[in-house]
Amino acid sequence: MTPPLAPDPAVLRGLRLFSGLDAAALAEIVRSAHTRRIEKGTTIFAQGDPAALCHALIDGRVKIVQTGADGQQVVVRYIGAGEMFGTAAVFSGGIYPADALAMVDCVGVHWSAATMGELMERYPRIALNALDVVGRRLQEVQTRLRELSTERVERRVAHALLRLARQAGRRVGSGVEIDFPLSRQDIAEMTGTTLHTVSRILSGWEGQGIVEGGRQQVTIRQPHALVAIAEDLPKPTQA
Amino acid sequence: MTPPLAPDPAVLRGLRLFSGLDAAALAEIVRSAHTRRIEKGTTIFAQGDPAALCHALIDGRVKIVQTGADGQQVVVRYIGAGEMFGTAAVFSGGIYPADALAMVDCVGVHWSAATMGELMERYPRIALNALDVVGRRLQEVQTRLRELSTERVERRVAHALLRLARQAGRRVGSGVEIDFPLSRQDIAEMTGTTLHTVSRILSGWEGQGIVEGGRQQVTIRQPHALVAIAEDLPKPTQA
DNA sequence: CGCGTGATTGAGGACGGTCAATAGGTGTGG
DNA sequence: CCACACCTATTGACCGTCCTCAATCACGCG
Repeated sequence: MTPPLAPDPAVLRGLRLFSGLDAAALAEIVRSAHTRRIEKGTTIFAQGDPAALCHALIDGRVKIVQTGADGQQVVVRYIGAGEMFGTAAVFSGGIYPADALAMVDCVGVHWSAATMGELMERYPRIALNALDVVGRRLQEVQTRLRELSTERVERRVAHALLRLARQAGRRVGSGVEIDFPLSRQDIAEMTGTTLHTVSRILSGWEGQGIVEGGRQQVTIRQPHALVAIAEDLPKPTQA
Repeated sequence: MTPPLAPDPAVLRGLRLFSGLDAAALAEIVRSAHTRRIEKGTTIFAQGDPAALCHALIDGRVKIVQTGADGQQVVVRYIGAGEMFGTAAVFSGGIYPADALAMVDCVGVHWSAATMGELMERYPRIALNALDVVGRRLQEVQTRLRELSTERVERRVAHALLRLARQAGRRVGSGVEIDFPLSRQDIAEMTGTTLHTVSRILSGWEGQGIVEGGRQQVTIRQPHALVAIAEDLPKPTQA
């Protein structure tokens, strides 16, 4: 095993899961945590596996993907630094309902299901925080469900990019760049379409100067124009 | 005539939210609960309202509907007896993200957000149970998201009917009947299509003797045939 | 008996999926 | 250092599913 990285209490305190806890509790949490490096491409857990660990991400980017019986894949969400993942499964059925894939080299931390259960019993605040986080994700997925049901592909792609920009956007000279490798296929799996359609849409937007594409890379140059598309506004003559 | 108002502790004990609690805790929960009759058609809470109450259903059927900016509606889920609703919102953001509509005359029970918060702090088990329930719903919605992304309309309608049959099915002579008024429009809003397409599909199935339709009413006569469609099996010659 | 809500059914067309071919980048090995 | 292989992206042509528009019908209710 690699030598345990120094788990930074400051980072853990930043996790919403542990907000509102006192120093003693945080110290105990840090003591019981296991930190490790995760190489790009690693499958952290697989769909169908028993949910034995609660995970959180210190650094990097993780993709949560659900696969159907026929092999069709859907990106459930992207996890960034400071977010937990795989935790809901531990307390709801005990089976991971999706794969977790490291998109870049990551630093992760985890607790065993038993340990986290004890922590939650002793510090109910953690359970309430978890409820908060899971509830927000439920709302977000419900919103995506509505978008997928009622909106056309172009609007959905616009929404997806805006969501990504909020979660993983990095300001650069020419706009906001998604700071991890993101293929057309990935965007297609987020929006319920094909990579072909995504490619066509992005090409169109690139022609209008709204975005700038690259290999596994997207930069948003005119966020407001994207918002106009996402909200189906009449025509952004100017803004 | 109105249904009898039954503030039955036994029913509350049946709620997954309160499973595993001792008699004293249950007594306290019952004492702090408010029970009431809810007339068919009542909006129990509305999208955008501050989430002030945690609800559970003793009897009846409630539809949770999310509305988009353009007025497009999506059925998020149906709530049956023994299920909680509106609770996740109380602990995640404090705003109801959807409307709750009584489809039939119901008996409901609720607690104030503050009361439920105290109960959860005192009995962490409740918070863990809530996490369990919300986690399962998250998984369910994620699965629907995948279906909506990757499956054709017919399969989605089949899945929706099977889910409804499991949640609200009543065995009758000719098969399994959905035990509450369910319009083609409702099914369309569950599956991301139009009532026209749903009507066409059900007509087709009725011709094959798979289902039996009526006004705001559906009975499944050959569940296995529906499963075959939902799972996209080659061709159910017979079974 | 007329009205309203929900359901059915038809015709036409478009959005976007499928098939197919090509081009551009990246990394690797000779 | 170049060449090749592989992966990703682009773009075109075709066409099928399903949405849209529209008319009619059935049922229940006042």
